[in-house]
Amino acid sequence: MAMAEPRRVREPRSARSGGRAKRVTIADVARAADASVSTVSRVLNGIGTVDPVLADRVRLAIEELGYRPSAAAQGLARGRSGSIGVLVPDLANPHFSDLIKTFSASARERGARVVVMDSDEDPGVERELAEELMRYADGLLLASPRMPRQELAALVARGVPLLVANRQEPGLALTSVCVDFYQGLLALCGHLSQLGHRKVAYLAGPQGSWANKERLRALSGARAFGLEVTVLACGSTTDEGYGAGPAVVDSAATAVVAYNDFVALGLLSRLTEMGVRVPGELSLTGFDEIDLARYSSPPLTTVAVPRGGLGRVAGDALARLMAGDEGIESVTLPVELRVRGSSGPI
Amino acid sequence: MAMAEPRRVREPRSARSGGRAKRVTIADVARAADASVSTVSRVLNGIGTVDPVLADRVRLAIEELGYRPSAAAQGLARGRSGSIGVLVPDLANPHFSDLIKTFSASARERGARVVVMDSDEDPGVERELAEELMRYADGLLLASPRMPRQELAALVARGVPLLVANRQEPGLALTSVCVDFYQGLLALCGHLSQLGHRKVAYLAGPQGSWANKERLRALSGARAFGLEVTVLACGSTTDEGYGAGPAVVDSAATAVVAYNDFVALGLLSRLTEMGVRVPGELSLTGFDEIDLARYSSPPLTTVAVPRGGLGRVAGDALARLMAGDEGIESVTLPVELRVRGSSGPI
DNA sequence: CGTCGTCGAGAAAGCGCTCCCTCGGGCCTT
DNA sequence: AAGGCCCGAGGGAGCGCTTTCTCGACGACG
Repeated sequence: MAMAEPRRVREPRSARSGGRAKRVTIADVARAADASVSTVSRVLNGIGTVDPVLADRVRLAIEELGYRPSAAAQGLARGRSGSIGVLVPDLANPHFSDLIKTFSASARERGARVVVMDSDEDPGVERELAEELMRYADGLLLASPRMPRQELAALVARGVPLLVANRQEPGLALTSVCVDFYQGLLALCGHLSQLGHRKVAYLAGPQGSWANKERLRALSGARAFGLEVTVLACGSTTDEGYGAGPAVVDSAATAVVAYNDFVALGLLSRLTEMGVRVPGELSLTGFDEIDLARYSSPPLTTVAVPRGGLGRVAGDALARLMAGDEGIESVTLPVELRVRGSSGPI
Repeated sequence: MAMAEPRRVREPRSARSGGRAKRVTIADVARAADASVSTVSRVLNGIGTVDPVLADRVRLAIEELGYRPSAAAQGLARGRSGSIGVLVPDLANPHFSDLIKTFSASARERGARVVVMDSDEDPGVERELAEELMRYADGLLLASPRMPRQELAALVARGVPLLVANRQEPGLALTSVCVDFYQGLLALCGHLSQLGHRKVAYLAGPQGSWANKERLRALSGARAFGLEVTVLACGSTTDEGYGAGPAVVDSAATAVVAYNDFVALGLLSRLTEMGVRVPGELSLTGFDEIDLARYSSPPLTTVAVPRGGLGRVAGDALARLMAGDEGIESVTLPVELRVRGSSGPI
């Protein structure tokens, strides 16, 4: 019969999809170097022993063809993607961009890449984004997750190596890396108390944030210093700090503990406008020590947190988790009080 | 013969690798739903028509098994990863974290994820990182790349959809999205000139940065305003601005144009320390309008750049590029002068 | 001189998914 | 009533790589 042609009729994809430059594959390299695919793979991964001459031929072919292995194919064959997912509440917040910066540097040293997602401060989408990240990554870093405990638990149950930054959830068997907000705020309170302050206003941070909870916990511990604390709802931005000016003045406090440096700087600006002298009439403290804290007038008393440190420690911890190291302990990083001009005696 | 056993002896991977929870695959779902793999795939992707009853059974099975498609396998089969690579010089710089934030939001709307890399202000590694990103991504955004023109060209030649932010390279057939630094600085110069300033000092930004080049270009154009400009090497950080204080005073200029707001704020702090009144003795301007610019004393005259806008426009442009839309035009985004208290009449 | 061990290299089986193609059955047309 | 269509569903060939496993050649050893 004349129709003894093979059953497979469709053209290969490269020909179909309209002449785009077709991908150079490992097979192309093998052909060019007159070697087998396996050999090319071995050269690529430095595995086993390959005759130096052959290896050089392969490397040459790779160079000439401009070959780059497909990440997807490698991922599929190896069973891991070589990527790590990071979920943050707000990429624009320097606290988190610092974290990502050092974390991804650390990941890079281990040969991994970082896929970033931003929940936009919406705890409702965190779960979904985290699950999505799991599809792409071999491990996950959740930075300051605000999601309910139960959802965190569900994520842990997925079996993907998971590390949490700045949140603790006792009884959940999750490894965490945290900044010691509690001790930091305690130090701040001690400092203010020593200066003679008794009535203190606290400009609270975001609802549901562990960082804020820890500060509040320290504040109630601060009764020991003889401080009387008024909590004022505020937030985490400069604008919110600026807006809190009048409320602060009304509170009749002699010192203000702001949620963070942004809030403090915003408030400082408002106070200056209002003609309230700092620290003459009112002492002011921040938290997190952003770069600009030293450069305000007066310079801001604040608490320095290990900025790069968090990312690096997180990188190490997650790497060990991913290596199957089960018993990783949670870490709490120490902070440091920075006394500057914005706080003074009563 | 007794040895008529099949040739394949090795156990499946799941059994080998020590009892880790083995991945749920599409085949498992198909089995559970008593459907074919193709059908599950169709339900998953909403392609073609599937009997509603069957589809529900499939969805149920997916739910019960907690199935999530493997990104690697999808990527390999589809020929695209669904990820977009972004390379920035410094993740900790709010300019870039803002960009990434809006860009990734835009990517997410299109169903794509973002893989981020940070060159740490080292132009030498940009090329390598960009090539690495290409393995993982279907498209690339290079933010303010400092790499030599030639390397940029090589990257373009790779054939991966490429978008550049804040850099132009005439003749290179690359699409770019830029902020109009030139007009911004011109506006600043006009403003200062109008206030009666003649001697102006410019605190220059990073070497090789296009943003800095554009500012310098505007500065030489500013001769038209009758300005005499002294260029002082500086940088892009608050610290560097602070350090430039003495040099600025020595320059005998009556106005200082800082590379950006950080530099300006650092300088402002130093000037305050030195007892130089702003704007009484010296006018000061920044660039980029960071949040804190409004809150310094005096508030900073600066130029507002479209922060989120850049990311969004870049997202759109890259999406079109990736869709095969060849003739995408480069875009230059307008800026806005913000006159505040730090600049005044001579 | 024969045999075992070693080492380098190739063949091929997946990895989990997409998507083209084929097939079967119900419905409409003539 | 017979043929043609259309539509829903399954089969199976890749996608590009890793990783056994197998094989051939060669040197060493008894």
